[in-house]
Amino acid sequence: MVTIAEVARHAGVAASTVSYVLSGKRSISSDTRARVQRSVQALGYRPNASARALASQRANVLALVVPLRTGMHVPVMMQFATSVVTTARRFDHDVLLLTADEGPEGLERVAQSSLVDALVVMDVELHDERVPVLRELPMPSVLIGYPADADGLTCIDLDFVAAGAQCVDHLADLGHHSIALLGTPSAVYERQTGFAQRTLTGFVDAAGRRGVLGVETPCEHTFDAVLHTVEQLLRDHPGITGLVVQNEPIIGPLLDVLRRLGRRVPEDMSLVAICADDVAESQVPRLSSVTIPAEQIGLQAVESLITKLEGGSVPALTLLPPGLTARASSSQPTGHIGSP
Amino acid sequence: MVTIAEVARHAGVAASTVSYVLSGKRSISSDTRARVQRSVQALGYRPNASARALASQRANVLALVVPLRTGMHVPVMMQFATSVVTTARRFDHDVLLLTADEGPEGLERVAQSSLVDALVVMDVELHDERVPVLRELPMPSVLIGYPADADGLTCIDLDFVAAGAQCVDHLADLGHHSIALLGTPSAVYERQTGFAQRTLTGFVDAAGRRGVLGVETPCEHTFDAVLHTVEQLLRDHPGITGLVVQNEPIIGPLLDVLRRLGRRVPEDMSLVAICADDVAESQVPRLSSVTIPAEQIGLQAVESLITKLEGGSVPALTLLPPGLTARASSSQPTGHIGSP
DNA sequence: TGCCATTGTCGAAGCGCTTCGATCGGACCT
DNA sequence: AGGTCCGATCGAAGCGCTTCGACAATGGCA
Repeated sequence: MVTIAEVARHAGVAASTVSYVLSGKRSISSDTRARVQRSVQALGYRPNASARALASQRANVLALVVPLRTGMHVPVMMQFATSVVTTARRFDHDVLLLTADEGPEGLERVAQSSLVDALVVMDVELHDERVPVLRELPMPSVLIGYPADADGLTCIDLDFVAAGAQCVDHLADLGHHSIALLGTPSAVYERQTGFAQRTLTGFVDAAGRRGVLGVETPCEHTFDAVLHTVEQLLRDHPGITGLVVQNEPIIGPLLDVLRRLGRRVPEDMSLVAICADDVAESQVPRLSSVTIPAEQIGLQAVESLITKLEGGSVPALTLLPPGLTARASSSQPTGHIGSP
Repeated sequence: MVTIAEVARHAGVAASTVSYVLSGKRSISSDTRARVQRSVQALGYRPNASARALASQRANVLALVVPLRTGMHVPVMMQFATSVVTTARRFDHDVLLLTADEGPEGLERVAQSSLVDALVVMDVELHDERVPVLRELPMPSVLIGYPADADGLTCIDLDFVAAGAQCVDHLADLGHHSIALLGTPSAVYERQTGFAQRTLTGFVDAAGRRGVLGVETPCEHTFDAVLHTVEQLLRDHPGITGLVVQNEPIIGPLLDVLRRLGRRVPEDMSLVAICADDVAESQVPRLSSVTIPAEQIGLQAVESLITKLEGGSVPALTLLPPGLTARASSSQPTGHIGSP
């Protein structure tokens, strides 16, 4: 491996000069600069990451903590991760991958050993045990999602309250009077994952505001659960003509179930999903949906982190506004119930 | 941050002694060892990762290169990644996440800067431009999948030839005489991804060996493509009673299409999929399938890498035997065509 | 012409750890 | 009693880089 000393010798300058050429932290005559750069090229020099980190107290590595739990939709997570890595690279950083099962102790480990110099933590729960740890850590972090007590933390998330409301508004605007929210498995609500509860809040509030009937029910991932849940729902509230779905894995089964029950989409039942665009696009019919802006969230998270690393300040909470795309699965209510 | 010097002072020993206690590389009296360990605890000492890496020439970090391309099934990839991270941690290593779009240059970057000390590369193509780079790199690597010329490399993969054959055997054993392979999108074949071609080889060979008709067709991911492909298939070969599917995203649509065409599963059409178990389990009916042992592959990959790092030798090519689980989607052929 | 800034470069001092060789007592053997 | 060996510990030398202060050399200005 080529060292900075060899480059210096090759270029006929001091090692520190090479360093300054590379970092640009002091002015260097364009003559010397060119000579050094030629030597770097010629020798194929790459600074040693550990030496650099040790001397500069900066590893140029971010930790990314991904969840590994049931009920999370994997492709969306992967989008986050990809976006984080890509953005980090734009700022000349790399990404260390941690799984949530290392727990708070894992965060302390990578932080206190200076393996990384900042953290991105995904899938934060309302009462997350990692939150107090993050607060004490001697380095910046950004949460995706947000806990009940977000004091002193930086959080970024989709505005799920607004998303829930937007779905209701969309259906209400089309003329629906009775709608239901088909939510995540009840385990997700029980462990107090913020996004599920916030969507529910937005849904309920908006239904009240618009004067429409809004009922909600959790739903597990199996086909039978979907069938049973929908049957129950339609039995209890036969007037329902609109469905909001926040539960990616059941979208396929749900369409099956509606078909099996003889409900056409959108003629007999309008559907709005909260899911990734490509999922919405690949259904038959294509689904009206509020997209999860995974890419934008990842980008935003890394940008905030870099800003904090550079001593800048960022908003404590960034809520991205939801965007609803109307596709083929929602229309005015028609048919036997309601006005033609 | 606490340094080793402070621990040494606190315990009344030399810094090198603390180091030896921590690494166990020289014998230390149990008295001294206990005293040092108490000091480590008391001060909450964590060795600085960069300093350690610089001095020992070992970062204790593995690179994981994940693909980001169309046609890859994301949840399976995530299983790989998780398994790699978990196993790496068992061996006291961390994982740096790279995306394939950094290309060969990205591998050189992390390797030559000593950011990592070994690499796991996923989704290797038959003629992968990263392969020559990996061969030259001054550190061990393991490929998941394998290229045409695997000389000097370590590769691990599911034995897709055997998997393709096993599907044919399963259906032939049940009494089917005409079967089809519904494969990946044609782009996947065209870019010479090994697993698709090998499955095809196994399928064709086994069909020949068993004396059954075996036809194959690629299939894109859209619903319309599935519909069109299946219709075409059944028009050209009306006697087909068994389907092998290697294309996770189309499994849902395929079941829809068969329903729409009035073919019951398994009564009129038997199905065997090559996919993750949870996907097979969550369909209606539950699918007979050859599982992709993602977890085992990730584990194996990391274990091989660690062995190589320690100077051991490992087999150049490890092919994991496929395992077929018969579920509700395959049965003896019945009905109008063939013998009752 | 002399003085002060400015610019460009150098040398040396670390960053926090690992590891090599050396040292110092015992214990053991003869 | 002397010699030998081994276990336990220490000190010092790096690992390859960044960064600080120092110092020529240059140019502008009085």
